[in-house]
Amino acid sequence: MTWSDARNDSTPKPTRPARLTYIPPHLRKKCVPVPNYNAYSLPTESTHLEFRNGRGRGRGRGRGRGRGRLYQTERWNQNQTQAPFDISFKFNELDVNDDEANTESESMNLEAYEDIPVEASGSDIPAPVNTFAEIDLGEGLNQNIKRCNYVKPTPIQRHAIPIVMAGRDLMACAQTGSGKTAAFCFPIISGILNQNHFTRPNRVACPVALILSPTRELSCQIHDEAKKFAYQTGVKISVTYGGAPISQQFRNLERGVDILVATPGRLVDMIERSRVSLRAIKYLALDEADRMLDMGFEPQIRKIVKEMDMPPCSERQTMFFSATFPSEIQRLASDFLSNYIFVAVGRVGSSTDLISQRVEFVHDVDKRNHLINLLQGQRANGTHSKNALTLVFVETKRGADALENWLSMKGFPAIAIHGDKVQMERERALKSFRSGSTPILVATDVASRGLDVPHVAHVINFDLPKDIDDYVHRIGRTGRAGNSGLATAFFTEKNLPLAKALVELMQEAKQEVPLWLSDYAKRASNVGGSGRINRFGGNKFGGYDFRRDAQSESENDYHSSTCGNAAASSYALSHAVATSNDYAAANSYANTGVDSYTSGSYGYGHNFSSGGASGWH
DNA sequence: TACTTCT
Repeated sequence: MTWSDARNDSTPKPTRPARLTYIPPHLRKKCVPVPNYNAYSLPTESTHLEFRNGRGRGRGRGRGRGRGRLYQTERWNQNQTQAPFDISFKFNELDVNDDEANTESESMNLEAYEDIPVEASGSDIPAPVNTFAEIDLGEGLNQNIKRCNYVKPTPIQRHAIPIVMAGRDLMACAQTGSGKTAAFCFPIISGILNQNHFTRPNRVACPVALILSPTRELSCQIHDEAKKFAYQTGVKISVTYGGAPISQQFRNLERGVDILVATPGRLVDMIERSRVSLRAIKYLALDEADRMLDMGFEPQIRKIVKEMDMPPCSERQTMFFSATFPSEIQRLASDFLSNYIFVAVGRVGSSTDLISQRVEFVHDVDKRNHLINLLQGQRANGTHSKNALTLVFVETKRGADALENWLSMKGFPAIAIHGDKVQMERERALKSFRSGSTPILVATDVASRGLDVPHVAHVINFDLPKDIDDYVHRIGRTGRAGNSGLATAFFTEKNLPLAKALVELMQEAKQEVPLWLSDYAKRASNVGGSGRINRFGGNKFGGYDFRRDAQSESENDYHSSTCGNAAASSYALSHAVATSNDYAAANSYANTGVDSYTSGSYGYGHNFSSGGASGWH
């Protein structure tokens, strides 16, 4: 059942004015695209379920077969997010209509769910659920789930929610837009409701849950979404981030906060001013967790988690979510987790199958003209309007401003977003882009992760990122919720180090790779460089370079390799030298009692170079 | 090196 179906079906029915009660402002006017997860059509190819919940090596389903056969796609109904809709309208409609929606959907889409590759590793993994009803989330939350039109849990929700409800720590790889936010919000809200963990208004805010994200805009987005989920439950959610007046945020916090969404800098500030204490934290969730633990953020995260007053691992639940999870970051992450379960969900939602990836060789001096040509072509096609937004990524903040000016000069309405703009300008830019009044957004990586902007038809990598993970996140801004998308990259001589990883990624996504790019990729690997030199360049992973050589180039299964890494990360990574087989041994040791990732040959090469980056997690 | 992230 699609959004438009729901709407049509309900029209002949009497509406219930009694239910048209107060709708809070945040639910009134917003055009929130809520993917109807119920609307999967059957995947285009036969697929298999990779989830293994067995207790011994031999018991998992699908073990040892289907490696590399991980190209499944769920295609969401194209109608579901075509038209922005008013969520308050939907809330009321669904009050009338949801029973019917429920029945119909369940019979329709079970098969599609079974087809999504999911892998989990860890000990005593709670079984996934097929419906929200199977989990006792509580009445208030159930109501909101219906109101949001989440008829059926997405794969990441199916797996993550029972895990978190069971009190376990979690590291989850699932693409943004696949219901990741809900996957950590539902169990948190439910836990607060069930265990009566409510906090009281206090001069020092003592939230029970902390959700951290790497950018202010993403924190706002999570906050908005969490508020929908907690609507009328009494669970109080607040957000704090830099660049906005702190006094207003103080006042919000003083009213009491159960769940605090924050960016790290402002949170530290709040804690140091004794306006926030983490002593009551029961839940810690990191969104875009790999970003949060890389060089720029890791010290702050470490400070927040280890050096403030947050309870230790054993007294809280910790959840890490991201679409990409390079293994060395997994190793770092394991520092903050205890006995965690690793879950990787294949191509949920915005699959890169739905994103046509193009790479064009362009000389630096020609980039601007090339861009203008592309945009002119788009304009001629009519794919240049409110419903076909173009997101242009550049390397630097100055470059973003320069390109914004250039485009405006050339008659293309563009606006830039980057970290040198004041917060008001940033928000204005995003809003203007979202609404379509400025259909071209020129952005730095501030906009590369997590942001859910409907109708982004084209992502242009004017400057390619250094890291393939960033590429994955950037192109993931299009092709969302079953819509197709286009991603064009301008490749210059400078991007040579990215060639190999880019080719691998494109091949995985069944994209046509230009011959010249394959040649570049081969050259790069012959030089001994390849994408991963760049990935682990600098001092980030200097001491562990040996692992790049302990890989089999033949392995193509990103899932199992990533999971293998996850399982091995806390145990095996300190080995001085290890071959694939050593990891295999360490892995099965680490996973005693758990179905492990067999086969003895892990794709460490792919995983370390681009496996975690593949974006299918 | 640039990009995020507090005044």
